[in-house]
Amino acid sequence: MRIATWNVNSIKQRVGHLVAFLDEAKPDVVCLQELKCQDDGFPRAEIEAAGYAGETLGQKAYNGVALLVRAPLTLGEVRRGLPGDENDEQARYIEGLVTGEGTAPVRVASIYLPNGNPVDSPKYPYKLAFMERLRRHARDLMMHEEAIVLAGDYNVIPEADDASDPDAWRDDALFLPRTRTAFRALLAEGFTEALRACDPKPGLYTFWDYQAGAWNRNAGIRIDHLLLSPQAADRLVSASVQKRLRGLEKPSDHVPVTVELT
DNA sequence: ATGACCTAACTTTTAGGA
Repeated sequence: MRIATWNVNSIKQRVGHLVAFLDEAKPDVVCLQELKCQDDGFPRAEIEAAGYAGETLGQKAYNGVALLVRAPLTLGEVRRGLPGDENDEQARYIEGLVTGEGTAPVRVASIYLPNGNPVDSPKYPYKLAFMERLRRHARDLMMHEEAIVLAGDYNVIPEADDASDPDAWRDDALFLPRTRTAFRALLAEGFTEALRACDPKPGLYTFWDYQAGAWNRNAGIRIDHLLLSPQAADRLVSASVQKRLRGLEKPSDHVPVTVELT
């Protein structure tokens, strides 16, 4: 089973690239982030024509996440939003159970973790609180001893090797010690970070800013991750970054990351 | 050396991103 995560930075702007990616890579499951539209604006017809069914959690203008599954796989037990804050209006979490004839089930989440900048604003405590809610929910999921993949844009640079210029990120919400500690606390619930496990070399990036010629200078960071429960990690075959998509016309600033499970 | 972008929205400027 092939599972991909991609922050598309507006699904309406990126549906052409998405359908091309679906046709070429044929992922079984796709986790999307930053839809930037409401559920009724999601380009369902084009995606269904490509052979995929989807569940979305959208909101106006900002955020928004989705799960796509390739027929004949099906998506059940869909959860929208993380437990722990009934007042949270931001569309940043959707989860479901992917099943199919002759396929071992996998529980998959699409996560758009808050950016958290500026650090001296309420946005940073919101980020840390979201990470703690995610950790607690992940701990609850672990009790079921299932194959779980928590995938998405974590807005966390885990290590200095995951940035071309780590000093530039020293005081940023994506790289502050508290942020990285919270990410390690999530991993410590028993998750394996798939790309790191498969390809531990430095300089593997998933995001290049639109500004300052970041792509041409390869001034990237690695912030999109797939976290595997032990039952999923046992099935891990490979992980890869679809770097080529950053070089297309009108690209997202993120590229897809894909894992292959048996 | 410096500056350099993109998206959505009650749009001609702002908020948000990272």
